[in-house]
Amino acid sequence: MATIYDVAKAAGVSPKTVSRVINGDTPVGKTTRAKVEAAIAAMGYVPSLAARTMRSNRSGLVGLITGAISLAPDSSEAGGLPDLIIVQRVQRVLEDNGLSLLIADTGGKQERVADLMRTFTEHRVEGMLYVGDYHKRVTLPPVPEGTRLVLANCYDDAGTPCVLPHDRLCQKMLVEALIAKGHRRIAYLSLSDDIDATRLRTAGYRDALEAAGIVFDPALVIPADTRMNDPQAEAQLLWDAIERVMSQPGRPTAICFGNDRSALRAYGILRARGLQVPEDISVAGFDNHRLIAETLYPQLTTVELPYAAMGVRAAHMLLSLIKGDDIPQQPQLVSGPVCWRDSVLPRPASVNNITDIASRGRKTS
Amino acid sequence: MATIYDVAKAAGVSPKTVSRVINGDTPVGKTTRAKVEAAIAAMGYVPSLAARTMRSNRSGLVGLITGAISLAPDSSEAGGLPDLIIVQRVQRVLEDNGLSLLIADTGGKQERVADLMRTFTEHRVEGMLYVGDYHKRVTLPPVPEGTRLVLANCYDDAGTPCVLPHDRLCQKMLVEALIAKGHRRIAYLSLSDDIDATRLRTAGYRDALEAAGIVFDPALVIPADTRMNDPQAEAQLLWDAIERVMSQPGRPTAICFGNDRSALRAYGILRARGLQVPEDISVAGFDNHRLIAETLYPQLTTVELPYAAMGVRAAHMLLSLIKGDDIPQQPQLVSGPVCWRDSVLPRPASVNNITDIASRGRKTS
DNA sequence: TTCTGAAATGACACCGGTGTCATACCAAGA
DNA sequence: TCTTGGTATGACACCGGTGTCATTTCAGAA
Repeated sequence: MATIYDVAKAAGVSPKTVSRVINGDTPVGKTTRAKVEAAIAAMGYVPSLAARTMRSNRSGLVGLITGAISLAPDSSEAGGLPDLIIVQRVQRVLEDNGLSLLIADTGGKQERVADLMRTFTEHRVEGMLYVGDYHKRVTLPPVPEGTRLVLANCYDDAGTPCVLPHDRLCQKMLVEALIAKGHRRIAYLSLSDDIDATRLRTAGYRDALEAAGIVFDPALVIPADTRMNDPQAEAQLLWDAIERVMSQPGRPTAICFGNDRSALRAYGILRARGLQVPEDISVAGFDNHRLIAETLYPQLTTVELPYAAMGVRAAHMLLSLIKGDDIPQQPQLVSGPVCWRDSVLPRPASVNNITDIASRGRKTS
Repeated sequence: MATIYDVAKAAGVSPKTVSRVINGDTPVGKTTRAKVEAAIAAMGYVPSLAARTMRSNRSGLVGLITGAISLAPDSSEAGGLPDLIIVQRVQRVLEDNGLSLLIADTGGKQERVADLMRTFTEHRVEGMLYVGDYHKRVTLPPVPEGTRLVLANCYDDAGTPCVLPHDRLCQKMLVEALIAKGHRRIAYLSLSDDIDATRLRTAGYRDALEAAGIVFDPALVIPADTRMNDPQAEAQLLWDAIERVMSQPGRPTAICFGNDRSALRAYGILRARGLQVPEDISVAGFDNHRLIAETLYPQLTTVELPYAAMGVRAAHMLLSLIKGDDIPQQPQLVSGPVCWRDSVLPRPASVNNITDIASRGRKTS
């Protein structure tokens, strides 16, 4: 591979002048420039970033660690695929800023993070990103002094800068949208209750009820998803939850699910129970996983988990750190829009009144 | 950041000796080794790969280009998510071999490939991979002499080494499995007929029929998917295709779809037509997109598009090229297993006989 | 004790760029 | 014609490792 010396010799100038032509930092005479550019083109010269890195201490690299790509190590299924949208966005933002992205994967083994970070350090990355497979707390190994690190879709106790989905607001907006369509008995079959997102989203669900003056009924909220990685058992759990919630007095007119996948499952279950979506029961998901939401029949109303926006935000935060700018210390919360499709039917006011009277003996205007 | 000179000074040895301790290439006295290792640990020294690269001409980097991550540039949907499984596998294999993976994304713009390759060259990558978003022919810009390149999920006219899914064999195995369960009238609602995969899979479908002595009926094969990116229109197309195929005399007992997504759609459409899966009609997908296949109710029988295996194979081919070994010139075809689930019901022989008689006036033993 | 040769270590140049400073060049003003 | 001062270019060291070769050390044999 040609070097700057080869080019210099071919153009009859000094290596430094070639360097100047390439970088454009100092003016170069136009005849000289033409000669050099001709030589570069003729030889197909491409400068070596390794050499440049040594002098300038800027590698042009950013490292990203994720377990998202391979949650299920030995299956063909990439577990948390939507999280990859974060990776995609990060890559694009960095590229626009002249940085290349190194990607590493924990393979689900948290203990490998330290090794991966070391490799990144060997490459003298200018910054690192850590992407969580879902909204959660993480504990990262201690990083060398001066390492610039941003967390996406996760947070830690050390106060590392991070970007998180605004689960609470997203769920609130979704439930508000249902209420605006006339629904007042809204069930919430949430994710497993040991994850942060569930706590936050349940709070958002209650926020929306409260804002509308609807009394919270704990019987309508049931965790109905686990990370048990057994489709059969998961389906059973969901079946039971739907059973419970639909057999109550004052049964709901709409059900929110913890994610689009649960909603997909619910379509089959509800149908098996003889209930049509949305005529007999309205359904809403969470994530806006378009592969599911747009493909389902009827198409699924849901709220977008703002992975794309989180990726962009995280990348920009890291760029700021690299530039030496200050960045906010608080977690950055990002929310996505409600995606209105066909799985929710408006409820005429009269029906609601009847339901309200029946269930709580109270009349709403 | 500490350098090898700092370590050498702290340990009272020469930099070269520190280098030897790190690389273990030449024996080092054990007291010396202990002193050096203590110094390294104390200072948190991490060698710079940039410097090493200059001498050894080995960057430890491999570049991967994909358009898969961002087929739909301005939406939150990552279009070809399954392809990311290839990326994941490549990353893992390379990491096991001490290489780091640089990832770049065309953002769907083919003309950016040349730039991305240039960036990789600047980083002096030891090899490059190009991952197609689906099985197709590509035309890549000319690469510099000596560039090691492997294509995954795509091929070119220049005979660049490549790994491809064995669409024909996969479809054949799937249809064979259906036939083994007693089905003889099997419809095939394929992908758009302008893509390679459709031609190959249709051939595989015919292979299976032929092997079983079943006469091919062109009326049963209809392209029913386009890349029009309009869920409404796509659903309509699929609806019409199902309509056509199900209203024929001698209507099929099973339908194969071009991918799991179409099958997911079909569940809703078939239900809307009053047909139960699998009691009234058996359904099979293609891809083994587990998010869909395992979540659907009933779970979807499908065949696995071997993305994971392709990633592994492609990575190993590149490693061979880097080591200087010869690799096969022919495209490497990889197939995946049939994934048997609940959407296909065995047909008792008698029913088939009747169907055969009715549709073709011929009796099968 | 002296010699011998392998093992351990060091000196030094080099990889391919860039930062710093010196120098050559050239047009305008005295 | 001789300064003057800005512009264009070059010389050289340096970034942080490693390859090459020379030198030192020391155990075991003569």
